[in-house]
Amino acid sequence: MKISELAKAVGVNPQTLRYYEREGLLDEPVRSASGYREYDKDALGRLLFICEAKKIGFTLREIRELMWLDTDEPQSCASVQKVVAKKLSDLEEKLKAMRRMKKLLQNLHDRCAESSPIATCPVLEHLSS
Amino acid sequence: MKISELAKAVGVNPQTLRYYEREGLLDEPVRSASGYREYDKDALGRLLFICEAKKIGFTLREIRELMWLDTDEPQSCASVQKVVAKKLSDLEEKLKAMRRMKKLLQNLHDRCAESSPIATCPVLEHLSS
DNA sequence: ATACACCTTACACCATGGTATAAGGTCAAC
DNA sequence: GTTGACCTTATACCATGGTGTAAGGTGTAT
Repeated sequence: MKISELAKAVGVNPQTLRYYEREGLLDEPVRSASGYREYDKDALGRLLFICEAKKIGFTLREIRELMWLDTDEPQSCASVQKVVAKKLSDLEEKLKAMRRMKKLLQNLHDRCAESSPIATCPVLEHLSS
Repeated sequence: MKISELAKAVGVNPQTLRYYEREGLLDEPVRSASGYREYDKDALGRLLFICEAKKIGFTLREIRELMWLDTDEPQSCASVQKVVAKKLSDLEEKLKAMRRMKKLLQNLHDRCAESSPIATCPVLEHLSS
């Protein structure tokens, strides 16, 4: 796979892949005789992981931390667990905040359906309670 | 409340509050005789909302859209509902992604506990499945 | 009245996560 | 063999979401 094919496969800019490579999120792939990057399925897997992790709000730094868990040899299993546990608790906290916000927005949405005038449909009323 | 008090109350930099004001997320507060900003409880409510919304990954632009729903008079109730419904569906999608990631990380965490060598505890194995 | 902690504006600077552009090489089709 | 679509590197630029600094005013305590 050439860079544009891989990029298209996940819906990002080819430049972005080069950027991720510079930032250490993607391995340097093998090169063709003419110097073109040649990606394999593994690279696609990693890239999909990056996209997924970005969607849920991890920073590139955090994603790098997670991705290199299985390749940084000198790490102990305990340290791996520590990193993952930390990310899990971050995630759980964010999930809670999102559930709160979802409730609030649903409430707002429902009440807005009841009453015609906007004035009686405030966001902030929900907040202060 | 002066700017530093409000900022401290929610744990942000006073500069950030001025920035939010410039960006239209906070109303211009009343000023004391000497020109100091004087915030009321309402400002605290709005600011708390901003912080909460930021936590779940809304951009400042999105937050502004949500916050001004109740103050932009000429908006119809239908248009309010439209904006809120959109934010809700964004939120729902993000929640799904987060649940997927949570599962993945839990899986990784559990398997890591079983096997000592890191080599058998890969992030990517979970991904490709 | 002077020190100190705060306030004001304005402007510069920063990190993050890219995107665009320039200058050049490659490759497949016609 | 030349056109067009790709590739390469390097460098510049951008938006977002702030933070820091300078130059000056305010308010209170001693």
